[in-house]
Amino acid sequence: MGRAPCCEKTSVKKGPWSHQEDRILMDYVTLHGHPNWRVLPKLAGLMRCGKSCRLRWTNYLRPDIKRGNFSKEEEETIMQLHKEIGNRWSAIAARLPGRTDNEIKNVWHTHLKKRVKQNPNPNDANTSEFQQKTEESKEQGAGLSLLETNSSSQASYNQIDSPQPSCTDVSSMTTSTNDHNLCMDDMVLENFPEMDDEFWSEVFSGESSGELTGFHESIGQLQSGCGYESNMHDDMDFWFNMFTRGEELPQM
DNA sequence: AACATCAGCAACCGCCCCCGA
DNA sequence: CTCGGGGGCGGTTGCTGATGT
Repeated sequence: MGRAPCCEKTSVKKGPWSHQEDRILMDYVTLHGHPNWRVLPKLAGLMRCGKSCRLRWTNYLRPDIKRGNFSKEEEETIMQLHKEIGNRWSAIAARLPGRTDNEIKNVWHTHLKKRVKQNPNPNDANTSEFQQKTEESKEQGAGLSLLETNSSSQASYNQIDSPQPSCTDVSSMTTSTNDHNLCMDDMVLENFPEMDDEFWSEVFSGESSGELTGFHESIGQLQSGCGYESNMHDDMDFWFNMFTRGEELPQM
C-alpha cells in the first residue's frame, strides 16, 4: 500500500533541465509564486514532476542563490555544524545564506568528508561557541533559529575581505573568480546589493511569451555586447560571469 | 590521440513531518 | 483524533568534464 505517486511517472520528463524549461519555470514562479508545487508544472506548461520543479527552483533557479566556490570560512562553518548536528544539511544551509542543502551535501561528500577523515580534530577553538548555539537552537526548536541567533556573526562574515583559498577554490568553476582573487559571496554582495526578488520580478515581468522572447533577445544582445557569444554555454553561465566579473551592464 | 579513471554536481527517489479537513 | 496531501529532507545515482596513462 504506499502512498500515491506525486505525479504521473509516465508523462513526466526526467533528467537535466533545458534552458527553455528553466525559463518557463523561472518566469512562472516569479510571476505567480509557488503556492502548490504539485499543480505548478501543469499550470506552467511543464512536463515535469512538481518535486522536480521545486528542486530545480530551490537548488538552481532561486535568485538569491550564491553560486561558485565555498570560502574557507563557509567550509569551516559546515564542518563545525556537521560535527555538532550531523547530516542535517538544511539546518546547515540555514546558516549559510545563499547556499542550498544539496550544494552543501555535495561539498561535504566531495571535499570536507575527506578532510575531516585526514584531520579528525582540526580546530576546536570555536567548538564551545557552536555547542552553546546548538543548545540554544535545540531549546528554540529549529535550525532556523540558528540563523537568527547568528545574524550578527553572519554580518561580520559577509565583511571578510579576502577569504583564504579553500580546497573547492580549485574546482571547476574557478576560472572567472580566480582572475580577480575574489569569492562569489563578496562580489555578489558588493556589485549586486539589490539583486533580490524584485530584480528578478522586473526582469521577468513579461507575462506573454512574446514579451519573454523579447527579453531573451535582449539577453542575447547583452551577451554580444560583452563579447560573450563565443564562450557562453547558456544564460546562467552568462549571468554567473556577469556577476563574478562585476562588469557594468551595457545599455539594452 | 584515444582510452580509462576519477571527481564534481545536478537530479531523482523514497521516507518523514506538518498541517488542514 | 485520524487521515491524506503537500512540502521538505537526506541518501543515492548517473551524467559530464577533467585528468591521467
